[in-house]
Amino acid sequence: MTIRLHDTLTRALEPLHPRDPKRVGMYVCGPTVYDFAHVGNARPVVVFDVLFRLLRHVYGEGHVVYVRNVTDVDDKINAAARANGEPIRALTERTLAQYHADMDALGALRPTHEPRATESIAGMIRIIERLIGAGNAYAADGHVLFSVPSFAEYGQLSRRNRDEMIAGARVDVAPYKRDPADFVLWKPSPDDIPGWDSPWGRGRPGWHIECSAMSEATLGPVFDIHGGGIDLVFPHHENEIAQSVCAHGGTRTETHFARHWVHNGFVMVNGEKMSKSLGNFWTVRQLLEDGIPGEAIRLALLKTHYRQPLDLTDERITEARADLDRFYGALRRTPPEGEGAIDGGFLAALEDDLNTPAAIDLHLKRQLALVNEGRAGASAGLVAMGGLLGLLQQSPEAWFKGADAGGDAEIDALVAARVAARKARDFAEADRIRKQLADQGVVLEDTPQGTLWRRAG
RNA sequence: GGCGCGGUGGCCGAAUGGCUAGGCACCGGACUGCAAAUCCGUUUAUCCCGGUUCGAUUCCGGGCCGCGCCUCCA
Repeated sequence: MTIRLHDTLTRALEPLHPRDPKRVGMYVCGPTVYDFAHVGNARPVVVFDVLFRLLRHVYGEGHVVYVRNVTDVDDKINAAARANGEPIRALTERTLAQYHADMDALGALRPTHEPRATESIAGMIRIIERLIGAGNAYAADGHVLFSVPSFAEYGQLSRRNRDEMIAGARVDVAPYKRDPADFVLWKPSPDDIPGWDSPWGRGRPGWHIECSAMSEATLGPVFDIHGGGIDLVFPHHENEIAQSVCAHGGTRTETHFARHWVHNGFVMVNGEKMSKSLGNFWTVRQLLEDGIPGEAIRLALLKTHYRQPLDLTDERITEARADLDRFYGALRRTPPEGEGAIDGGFLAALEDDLNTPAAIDLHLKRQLALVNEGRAGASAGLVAMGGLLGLLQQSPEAWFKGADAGGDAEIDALVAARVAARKARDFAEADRIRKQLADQGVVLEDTPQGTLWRRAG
Protein backbone atom coordinates (compact mmCIF):
# COMPACT_ATOMS: atom_id res chain seq x y z
CA MET A 1 0.00 0.00 0.00
CA THR A 2 1.15 3.53 -0.67
CA ILE A 3 1.40 6.16 1.98
CA ARG A 4 -1.25 8.82 1.65
CA LEU A 5 -0.84 12.24 3.22
CA HIS A 6 -3.07 15.26 3.43
CA ASP A 7 -1.54 17.95 1.25
CA THR A 8 -2.16 21.55 2.21
CA LEU A 9 -1.69 22.58 -1.41
CA THR A 10 -4.65 20.55 -2.63
CA ARG A 11 -6.49 20.16 0.70
CA ALA A 12 -6.91 16.50 -0.12
CA LEU A 13 -5.25 13.18 0.58
CA GLU A 14 -2.50 12.57 -1.95
CA PRO A 15 -0.53 9.39 -2.51
CA LEU A 16 3.15 9.77 -1.81
CA HIS A 17 5.28 8.83 -4.79
CA PRO A 18 8.83 9.78 -3.89
CA ARG A 19 10.97 11.15 -6.69
CA ASP A 20 13.63 8.64 -5.69
CA PRO A 21 12.60 5.80 -3.35
CA LYS A 22 16.28 5.42 -2.47
CA ARG A 23 16.38 8.98 -1.18
CA VAL A 24 13.10 10.26 0.22
CA GLY A 25 13.52 13.85 1.36
CA MET A 26 11.62 15.57 4.17
CA TYR A 27 12.19 19.06 5.52
CA VAL A 28 10.54 20.25 8.73
CA CYS A 29 10.79 23.70 10.22
CA GLY A 30 12.72 23.49 13.47
CA PRO A 31 13.09 25.63 16.55
CA THR A 32 14.13 29.21 17.01
CA VAL A 33 16.52 28.72 19.87
CA TYR A 34 15.84 31.40 22.44
CA ASP A 35 13.60 29.68 25.00
CA PHE A 36 12.52 26.24 26.26
CA ALA A 37 10.42 24.12 23.93
CA HIS A 38 6.76 23.98 24.88
CA VAL A 39 4.26 21.27 24.01
CA GLY A 40 3.22 23.22 20.93
CA ASN A 41 6.78 22.95 19.69
CA ALA A 42 6.86 19.29 20.64
CA ARG A 43 3.85 18.25 18.55
CA PRO A 44 5.45 18.69 15.10
CA VAL A 45 8.62 17.04 16.38
CA VAL A 46 6.71 13.95 17.50
CA VAL A 47 4.37 13.89 14.50
CA PHE A 48 7.13 14.13 11.93
CA ASP A 49 9.23 11.70 13.91
CA VAL A 50 6.47 9.15 13.39
CA LEU A 51 6.39 9.99 9.69
CA PHE A 52 10.18 9.62 9.58
CA ARG A 53 9.94 6.20 11.23
CA LEU A 54 7.18 5.15 8.85
CA LEU A 55 9.16 6.28 5.81
CA ARG A 56 12.22 4.41 7.07
CA HIS A 57 10.11 1.31 7.55
CA VAL A 58 8.63 1.51 4.06
CA TYR A 59 11.64 2.72 2.07
CA GLY A 60 14.51 1.47 4.22
CA GLU A 61 16.47 3.13 6.99
CA GLY A 62 19.20 4.48 4.76
CA HIS A 63 16.83 5.83 2.16
CA VAL A 64 15.18 8.68 4.04
CA VAL A 65 16.78 12.08 4.54
CA TYR A 66 15.11 14.10 7.26
CA VAL A 67 16.18 17.70 7.67
CA ARG A 68 15.15 19.96 10.52
CA ASN A 69 16.75 23.36 10.68
CA VAL A 70 17.87 25.36 13.67
CA THR A 71 17.09 29.05 13.55
CA ASP A 72 19.91 30.67 15.47
CA VAL A 73 19.70 34.15 14.03
CA ASP A 74 16.52 36.01 14.82
CA ASP A 75 15.40 39.23 16.42
CA LYS A 76 13.71 37.37 19.28
CA ILE A 77 17.04 35.73 20.01
CA ASN A 78 18.74 39.09 20.01
CA ALA A 79 16.14 40.48 22.39
CA ALA A 80 16.33 37.49 24.75
CA ALA A 81 20.12 37.60 24.86
CA ARG A 82 20.04 41.29 25.65
CA ALA A 83 17.46 40.72 28.38
CA ASN A 84 19.59 37.94 29.88
CA GLY A 85 22.75 39.95 29.48
CA GLU A 86 24.43 37.00 27.83
CA PRO A 87 26.21 36.55 24.51
CA ILE A 88 23.91 35.44 21.69
CA ARG A 89 26.00 32.41 20.93
CA ALA A 90 25.82 31.26 24.56
CA LEU A 91 22.04 31.58 24.51
CA THR A 92 21.57 29.66 21.27
CA GLU A 93 23.99 26.88 22.24
CA ARG A 94 22.42 26.42 25.65
CA THR A 95 18.89 26.47 24.26
CA LEU A 96 19.73 24.03 21.49
CA ALA A 97 21.31 21.59 23.96
CA GLN A 98 18.19 21.76 26.11
CA TYR A 99 16.01 21.30 23.03
CA HIS A 100 17.92 18.17 22.11
CA ALA A 101 17.62 16.78 25.62
CA ASP A 102 13.87 17.45 25.72
CA MET A 103 13.18 15.98 22.30
CA ASP A 104 15.30 12.94 23.15
CA ALA A 105 13.12 12.48 26.22
CA LEU A 106 10.10 12.46 23.94
CA GLY A 107 11.66 9.59 22.03
CA ALA A 108 12.24 11.59 18.86
CA LEU A 109 15.04 10.40 16.62
CA ARG A 110 17.57 12.99 15.61
CA PRO A 111 17.06 14.21 12.04
CA THR A 112 19.57 13.21 9.39
CA HIS A 113 20.71 16.82 9.11
CA GLU A 114 20.21 19.78 11.40
CA PRO A 115 21.55 22.77 9.50
CA ARG A 116 21.93 26.08 11.29
CA ALA A 117 20.94 29.37 9.81
CA THR A 118 24.18 31.04 10.86
CA GLU A 119 26.13 28.45 8.89
CA SER A 120 24.00 28.86 5.81
CA ILE A 121 24.33 32.59 5.15
CA ALA A 122 26.32 32.15 1.95
CA GLY A 123 23.57 30.00 0.47
CA MET A 124 20.97 32.58 1.39
CA ILE A 125 22.94 35.33 -0.31
CA ARG A 126 23.25 33.21 -3.44
CA ILE A 127 19.50 32.69 -3.60
CA ILE A 128 18.83 36.37 -3.06
CA GLU A 129 21.21 37.23 -5.90
CA ARG A 130 19.44 34.78 -8.16
CA LEU A 131 16.09 36.30 -7.26
CA ILE A 132 17.32 39.80 -8.02
CA GLY A 133 18.77 38.57 -11.31
CA ALA A 134 15.47 36.98 -12.25
CA GLY A 135 13.50 40.10 -11.46
CA ASN A 136 11.77 38.60 -8.41
CA ALA A 137 13.55 40.76 -5.84
CA TYR A 138 14.95 44.27 -5.49
CA ALA A 139 17.28 46.17 -3.19
CA ALA A 140 15.88 49.27 -1.52
CA ASP A 141 17.13 51.34 1.36
CA GLY A 142 19.60 48.71 2.58
CA HIS A 143 16.96 45.99 2.42
CA VAL A 144 16.30 43.37 -0.20
CA LEU A 145 12.65 42.58 -0.77
CA PHE A 146 10.83 39.83 -2.60
CA SER A 147 8.44 41.22 -5.16
CA VAL A 148 5.21 39.39 -4.57
CA PRO A 149 3.52 40.61 -7.79
CA SER A 150 6.33 38.90 -9.71
CA PHE A 151 5.08 35.47 -8.68
CA ALA A 152 1.68 34.69 -10.10
CA GLU A 153 1.17 31.61 -7.97
CA TYR A 154 1.62 33.54 -4.72
CA GLY A 155 -1.11 32.69 -2.21
CA GLN A 156 -1.82 29.21 -3.50
CA LEU A 157 -0.81 27.38 -0.32
CA SER A 158 -2.76 29.56 2.09
CA ARG A 159 -5.52 30.32 -0.43
CA ARG A 160 -5.34 34.03 -0.06
CA ASN A 161 -5.32 36.70 -2.66
CA ARG A 162 -3.44 39.93 -2.39
CA ASP A 163 -6.48 42.14 -2.13
CA GLU A 164 -7.67 40.32 0.96
CA MET A 165 -4.29 40.57 2.60
CA ILE A 166 -3.94 44.25 1.93
CA ALA A 167 -7.42 44.86 3.27
CA GLY A 168 -6.60 42.95 6.42
CA ALA A 169 -3.12 44.28 6.98
CA ARG A 170 -2.66 45.49 10.50
CA VAL A 171 0.92 46.61 10.21
CA ASP A 172 2.13 49.81 8.63
CA VAL A 173 3.68 49.26 5.23
CA ALA A 174 7.35 50.09 5.20
CA PRO A 175 8.07 52.99 2.82
CA TYR A 176 10.74 51.10 0.88
CA LYS A 177 8.29 48.41 -0.26
CA ARG A 178 7.12 48.66 -3.85
CA ASP A 179 4.09 46.59 -3.00
CA PRO A 180 2.52 46.23 0.44
CA ALA A 181 2.76 42.43 0.21
CA ASP A 182 6.49 42.38 -0.49
CA PHE A 183 8.54 40.77 2.23
CA VAL A 184 12.09 41.06 3.47
CA LEU A 185 14.87 38.78 2.25
CA TRP A 186 17.73 40.73 3.77
CA LYS A 187 17.85 43.62 6.17
CA PRO A 188 20.64 45.86 7.45
CA SER A 189 22.16 45.17 10.87
CA PRO A 190 23.39 47.93 13.13
CA ASP A 191 26.75 47.33 14.80
CA ASP A 192 25.30 45.86 17.99
CA ILE A 193 23.33 43.15 16.19
CA PRO A 194 24.70 40.10 14.39
CA GLY A 195 25.40 40.77 10.75
CA TRP A 196 27.23 39.39 7.74
CA ASP A 197 28.86 41.16 4.83
CA SER A 198 26.76 41.02 1.70
CA PRO A 199 26.46 42.79 -1.65
CA TRP A 200 23.92 45.03 0.08
CA GLY A 201 26.08 45.87 3.06
CA ARG A 202 26.35 44.36 6.51
CA GLY A 203 23.06 42.74 7.38
CA ARG A 204 21.10 39.67 8.37
CA PRO A 205 18.58 37.46 6.63
CA GLY A 206 14.82 37.74 6.77
CA TRP A 207 13.00 34.88 8.40
CA HIS A 208 11.86 32.88 5.39
CA ILE A 209 15.02 32.78 3.31
CA GLU A 210 16.89 30.45 5.64
CA CYS A 211 14.60 27.53 4.95
CA SER A 212 14.86 28.04 1.20
CA ALA A 213 18.64 27.95 1.49
CA MET A 214 18.93 25.04 3.91
CA SER A 215 16.45 22.78 2.15
CA GLU A 216 18.23 23.36 -1.14
CA ALA A 217 21.64 22.69 0.41
CA THR A 218 20.60 19.43 2.04
CA LEU A 219 17.84 18.03 -0.18
CA GLY A 220 18.26 19.81 -3.50
CA PRO A 221 15.83 22.17 -5.25
CA VAL A 222 12.99 19.64 -5.38
CA PHE A 223 12.16 17.20 -2.61
CA ASP A 224 9.23 15.16 -1.36
CA ILE A 225 7.76 16.47 1.89
CA HIS A 226 7.80 19.80 3.66
CA GLY A 227 6.26 19.92 7.10
CA GLY A 228 5.57 22.18 10.02
CA GLY A 229 2.89 23.62 12.26
CA ILE A 230 -0.27 24.93 10.64
CA ASP A 231 0.46 28.44 11.82
CA LEU A 232 3.44 28.46 9.48
CA VAL A 233 1.31 28.14 6.36
CA PHE A 234 1.08 31.89 6.14
CA PRO A 235 3.28 33.75 5.76
CA HIS A 236 6.30 31.54 6.26
CA HIS A 237 5.65 28.67 3.90
CA GLU A 238 3.90 30.83 1.35
CA ASN A 239 6.97 33.04 1.21
CA GLU A 240 9.32 30.11 1.18
CA ILE A 241 7.53 28.74 -1.85
CA ALA A 242 7.78 32.08 -3.64
CA GLN A 243 11.51 32.31 -2.95
CA SER A 244 12.42 28.76 -3.80
CA VAL A 245 10.25 28.30 -6.85
CA CYS A 246 11.44 31.56 -8.38
CA ALA A 247 15.08 30.89 -7.46
CA HIS A 248 14.81 27.53 -9.17
CA GLY A 249 13.63 29.15 -12.36
CA GLY A 250 10.13 27.81 -12.20
CA THR A 251 6.57 28.78 -11.71
CA ARG A 252 4.95 25.76 -10.16
CA THR A 253 5.50 24.63 -6.61
CA GLU A 254 5.31 20.88 -6.97
CA THR A 255 7.73 20.81 -9.90
CA HIS A 256 10.25 23.29 -8.50
CA PHE A 257 10.15 22.85 -4.73
CA ALA A 258 8.42 20.64 -2.15
CA ARG A 259 5.94 18.19 -3.64
CA HIS A 260 3.82 17.60 -0.51
CA TRP A 261 2.98 20.08 2.23
CA VAL A 262 2.03 18.57 5.56
CA HIS A 263 0.92 20.62 8.56
CA ASN A 264 0.03 19.62 12.10
CA GLY A 265 -2.76 21.24 14.11
CA PHE A 266 -2.56 23.60 17.02
CA VAL A 267 -2.11 22.64 20.67
CA MET A 268 -4.11 23.98 23.56
CA VAL A 269 -3.61 23.27 27.25
CA ASN A 270 -6.48 22.44 29.61
CA GLY A 271 -8.95 24.04 27.24
CA GLU A 272 -7.09 27.29 26.79
CA LYS A 273 -4.64 28.44 24.23
CA MET A 274 -1.16 28.71 25.59
CA SER A 275 0.06 32.21 26.07
CA LYS A 276 2.66 33.91 28.12
CA SER A 277 0.13 36.35 29.49
CA LEU A 278 -2.06 33.52 30.81
CA GLY A 279 1.02 31.91 32.29
CA ASN A 280 0.00 28.49 31.02
CA PHE A 281 2.97 27.66 28.86
CA TRP A 282 3.65 23.97 29.27
CA THR A 283 7.30 23.48 28.53
CA VAL A 284 8.50 19.96 27.93
CA ARG A 285 11.16 20.47 30.52
CA GLN A 286 8.67 21.48 33.21
CA LEU A 287 6.50 18.44 32.54
CA LEU A 288 9.52 16.18 32.77
CA GLU A 289 10.61 17.80 36.00
CA ASP A 290 7.11 17.26 37.35
CA GLY A 291 7.77 13.56 36.95
CA ILE A 292 5.77 12.95 33.79
CA PRO A 293 7.65 10.48 31.60
CA GLY A 294 8.50 11.75 28.14
CA GLU A 295 6.94 8.65 26.68
CA ALA A 296 3.61 9.54 28.29
CA ILE A 297 3.75 13.02 26.76
CA ARG A 298 4.52 11.45 23.41
CA LEU A 299 1.61 9.03 23.63
CA ALA A 300 -0.76 11.79 24.73
CA LEU A 301 0.24 13.76 21.62
CA LEU A 302 -0.19 10.78 19.30
CA LYS A 303 -3.65 9.83 20.55
CA THR A 304 -5.05 12.70 18.53
CA HIS A 305 -4.76 12.77 14.75
CA TYR A 306 -2.02 15.19 13.78
CA ARG A 307 -4.29 17.53 11.83
CA GLN A 308 -6.88 17.87 14.56
CA PRO A 309 -6.62 20.58 17.16
CA LEU A 310 -5.24 19.00 20.32
CA ASP A 311 -6.30 19.94 23.82
CA LEU A 312 -3.63 18.58 26.10
CA THR A 313 -5.04 18.11 29.59
CA ASP A 314 -3.91 16.59 32.84
CA GLU A 315 -6.45 13.81 32.28
CA ARG A 316 -4.99 12.95 28.87
CA ILE A 317 -1.54 12.65 30.34
CA THR A 318 -2.84 10.49 33.16
CA GLU A 319 -4.62 8.28 30.66
CA ALA A 320 -1.49 7.96 28.54
CA ARG A 321 0.47 6.85 31.60
CA ALA A 322 -2.19 4.26 32.41
CA ASP A 323 -2.02 2.99 28.82
CA LEU A 324 1.73 2.61 29.07
CA ASP A 325 1.36 0.81 32.41
CA ARG A 326 -0.80 -1.75 30.64
CA PHE A 327 1.54 -2.13 27.69
CA TYR A 328 4.64 -2.45 29.80
CA GLY A 329 2.84 -4.64 32.32
CA ALA A 330 2.06 -7.13 29.59
CA LEU A 331 5.63 -6.94 28.28
CA ARG A 332 6.96 -7.55 31.78
CA ARG A 333 4.85 -10.65 32.25
CA THR A 334 5.54 -11.87 28.72
CA PRO A 335 8.96 -10.71 27.53
CA PRO A 336 9.32 -10.51 23.76
CA GLU A 337 11.41 -13.07 21.95
CA GLY A 338 12.91 -12.64 18.50
CA GLU A 339 11.80 -10.39 15.69
CA GLY A 340 8.25 -9.12 15.93
CA ALA A 341 5.83 -8.87 13.05
CA ILE A 342 3.98 -5.64 12.36
CA ASP A 343 0.25 -6.09 11.98
CA GLY A 344 -1.07 -5.19 8.54
CA GLY A 345 -3.99 -3.18 9.84
CA PHE A 346 -1.71 -1.20 12.09
CA LEU A 347 0.60 -0.32 9.22
CA ALA A 348 -2.33 0.52 6.97
CA ALA A 349 -3.65 2.96 9.59
CA LEU A 350 -0.34 4.79 9.68
CA GLU A 351 -0.07 4.81 5.90
CA ASP A 352 -3.52 6.37 5.77
CA ASP A 353 -2.47 9.92 6.58
CA LEU A 354 -0.78 8.92 9.82
CA ASN A 355 -3.91 7.78 11.63
CA THR A 356 -2.18 7.31 14.96
CA PRO A 357 -5.38 7.27 17.08
CA ALA A 358 -6.69 4.28 15.15
CA ALA A 359 -3.27 2.65 15.13
CA ILE A 360 -3.05 2.96 18.91
CA ASP A 361 -6.55 2.47 20.28
CA LEU A 362 -7.61 -0.10 17.72
CA HIS A 363 -4.58 -2.05 16.55
CA LEU A 364 -2.02 -1.60 19.29
CA LYS A 365 -4.63 -2.32 21.96
CA ARG A 366 -5.75 -5.40 20.08
CA GLN A 367 -2.14 -6.54 19.95
CA LEU A 368 -1.98 -5.98 23.70
CA ALA A 369 -4.96 -8.27 24.11
CA LEU A 370 -3.14 -10.92 22.10
CA VAL A 371 -0.17 -10.64 24.44
CA ASN A 372 -2.42 -11.03 27.47
CA GLU A 373 -4.01 -14.02 25.80
CA GLY A 374 -0.58 -15.62 25.53
CA ARG A 375 -0.44 -15.67 21.74
CA ALA A 376 3.02 -16.73 20.57
CA GLY A 377 5.11 -13.89 19.23
CA ALA A 378 2.58 -11.28 20.28
CA SER A 379 4.96 -9.49 22.65
CA ALA A 380 7.62 -9.11 20.00
CA GLY A 381 4.97 -7.82 17.63
CA LEU A 382 3.84 -5.28 20.19
CA VAL A 383 7.37 -3.95 20.59
CA ALA A 384 7.88 -3.84 16.82
CA MET A 385 4.65 -1.94 16.30
CA GLY A 386 5.44 0.38 19.16
CA GLY A 387 8.76 1.06 17.52
CA LEU A 388 7.05 2.57 14.50
CA LEU A 389 5.42 5.04 16.87
CA GLY A 390 8.55 5.54 18.95
CA LEU A 391 6.87 3.84 21.90
CA LEU A 392 7.54 0.79 24.08
CA GLN A 393 11.26 0.75 23.40
CA GLN A 394 12.52 0.80 26.98
CA SER A 395 12.60 -2.13 29.36
CA PRO A 396 9.48 -2.63 31.49
CA GLU A 397 11.64 -2.46 34.60
CA ALA A 398 12.91 0.96 33.56
CA TRP A 399 9.36 2.12 32.90
CA PHE A 400 7.97 0.90 36.22
CA LYS A 401 10.87 1.61 38.49
CA GLY A 402 12.22 4.72 36.84
CA ALA A 403 15.78 5.66 36.11
CA ASP A 404 16.20 6.64 39.74
CA ALA A 405 17.37 3.42 41.39
CA GLY A 406 17.46 4.96 44.85
CA GLY A 407 15.35 2.99 47.29
CA ASP A 408 14.98 -0.06 45.08
CA ALA A 409 16.88 -2.30 47.47
CA GLU A 410 14.71 -1.21 50.37
CA ILE A 411 11.54 -1.93 48.39
CA ASP A 412 12.90 -5.30 47.32
CA ALA A 413 13.53 -6.16 50.97
CA LEU A 414 9.98 -5.24 51.99
CA VAL A 415 8.59 -7.24 49.10
CA ALA A 416 10.66 -10.24 50.18
CA ALA A 417 9.39 -9.88 53.75
CA ARG A 418 5.82 -9.83 52.50
CA VAL A 419 6.39 -12.89 50.34
CA ALA A 420 7.67 -14.69 53.45
CA ALA A 421 4.67 -13.53 55.48
CA ARG A 422 2.28 -14.77 52.81
CA LYS A 423 4.04 -18.09 52.70
CA ALA A 424 3.56 -18.34 56.45
CA ARG A 425 -0.09 -17.32 55.87
CA ASP A 426 0.44 -14.28 58.04
CA PHE A 427 -1.89 -12.16 55.93
CA ALA A 428 -2.15 -9.37 58.49
CA GLU A 429 1.58 -8.79 58.19
CA ALA A 430 1.44 -9.15 54.39
CA ASP A 431 -1.28 -6.53 54.16
CA ARG A 432 0.59 -4.24 56.52
CA ILE A 433 3.59 -4.31 54.21
CA ARG A 434 1.39 -3.79 51.16
CA LYS A 435 -0.10 -0.75 52.83
CA GLN A 436 3.30 0.57 53.81
CA LEU A 437 4.54 0.30 50.23
CA ALA A 438 1.32 1.76 48.84
CA ASP A 439 1.88 4.80 51.00
CA GLN A 440 5.21 5.19 49.22
CA GLY A 441 3.48 4.96 45.87
CA VAL A 442 4.57 1.41 45.22
CA VAL A 443 1.95 -0.97 43.83
CA LEU A 444 2.40 -4.72 44.12
CA GLU A 445 1.26 -7.38 41.74
CA ASP A 446 1.30 -11.07 42.72
CA THR A 447 1.78 -13.22 39.65
CA PRO A 448 2.51 -16.89 39.09
CA GLN A 449 6.10 -15.83 38.42
CA GLY A 450 6.36 -14.00 41.72
CA THR A 451 5.57 -10.58 43.13
CA LEU A 452 6.23 -7.57 40.88
CA TRP A 453 6.22 -3.97 41.97
CA ARG A 454 6.01 -0.62 40.28
CA ARG A 455 6.07 3.01 41.17
CA ALA A 456 2.66 4.47 40.45
CA GLY A 457 2.37 7.87 38.80
C1' G B 1 -13.40 42.75 8.66
C1' G B 2 -11.04 38.74 5.31
C1' C B 3 -9.28 33.65 4.85
C1' G B 4 -9.04 28.79 7.00
C1' C B 5 -9.82 24.61 10.52
C1' G B 6 -12.93 22.16 13.98
C1' G B 7 -17.83 20.97 16.91
C1' U B 8 -19.28 12.71 17.41
C1' G B 9 -21.82 9.02 23.72
C1' G B 10 -19.37 10.79 31.01
C1' C B 11 -14.23 11.72 28.71
C1' C B 12 -10.93 10.80 24.48
C1' G B 13 -11.31 9.65 19.50
C1' A B 14 -11.53 7.42 14.20
C1' A B 15 -14.61 6.28 10.18
C1' U B 16 -18.63 6.48 6.88
C1' G B 17 -24.50 8.28 1.78
C1' G B 18 -27.52 2.89 4.49
C1' C B 19 -24.30 -2.73 7.29
C1' U B 20 -24.02 2.45 13.43
C1' A B 21 -14.58 1.82 15.03
C1' G B 22 -12.02 1.60 19.19
C1' G B 23 -9.98 3.25 23.81
C1' C B 24 -10.68 5.24 28.80
C1' A B 25 -14.02 5.86 32.86
C1' C B 26 -18.35 3.87 35.31
C1' C B 27 -21.33 -0.37 36.78
C1' G B 28 -21.96 -5.88 37.26
C1' G B 29 -19.44 -10.64 37.16
C1' A B 30 -15.11 -14.19 37.03
C1' C B 31 -10.30 -14.81 39.06
C1' U B 32 -7.46 -13.40 43.84
C1' G B 33 -6.23 -14.92 51.21
C1' C B 34 -6.93 -9.37 50.15
C1' A B 35 -5.22 -6.73 46.10
C1' A B 36 -3.08 -5.76 41.35
C1' A B 37 -3.18 -7.48 36.56
C1' U B 38 -6.30 -10.09 33.25
C1' C B 39 -10.91 -11.84 31.19
C1' C B 40 -16.43 -11.57 30.36
C1' G B 41 -20.81 -8.49 30.20
C1' U B 42 -24.04 -3.78 30.35
C1' U B 43 -24.81 1.47 29.26
C1' U B 44 -24.42 6.38 26.56
C1' A B 45 -23.47 10.02 20.24
C1' U B 46 -23.00 12.30 15.63
C1' C B 47 -24.10 21.48 17.70
C1' C B 48 -28.89 23.88 15.59
C1' C B 49 -32.17 24.97 11.17
C1' G B 50 -33.21 24.07 6.15
C1' G B 51 -32.04 21.46 1.30
C1' U B 52 -30.53 17.18 -2.04
C1' U B 53 -31.68 11.80 -1.44
C1' C B 54 -35.52 5.99 -0.94
C1' G B 55 -32.04 7.05 3.12
C1' A B 56 -27.17 11.99 5.94
C1' U B 57 -23.49 12.05 11.24
C1' U B 58 -21.32 12.00 6.21
C1' C B 59 -23.03 16.11 0.47
C1' C B 60 -25.05 21.51 -0.14
C1' G B 61 -26.84 26.32 2.17
C1' G B 62 -27.63 29.26 6.63
C1' G B 63 -26.81 29.90 11.93
C1' C B 64 -24.34 29.28 16.71
C1' C B 65 -19.84 28.06 19.36
C1' G B 66 -14.38 27.17 19.73
C1' C B 67 -9.62 27.78 17.48
C1' G B 68 -5.82 29.46 13.93
C1' C B 69 -3.74 32.94 10.35
C1' C B 70 -3.86 37.99 8.22
C1' U B 71 4.18 39.95 6.88
C1' C B 72 8.73 37.24 10.91
C1' C B 73 3.86 32.77 16.54
C1' A B 74 5.13 25.25 16.10
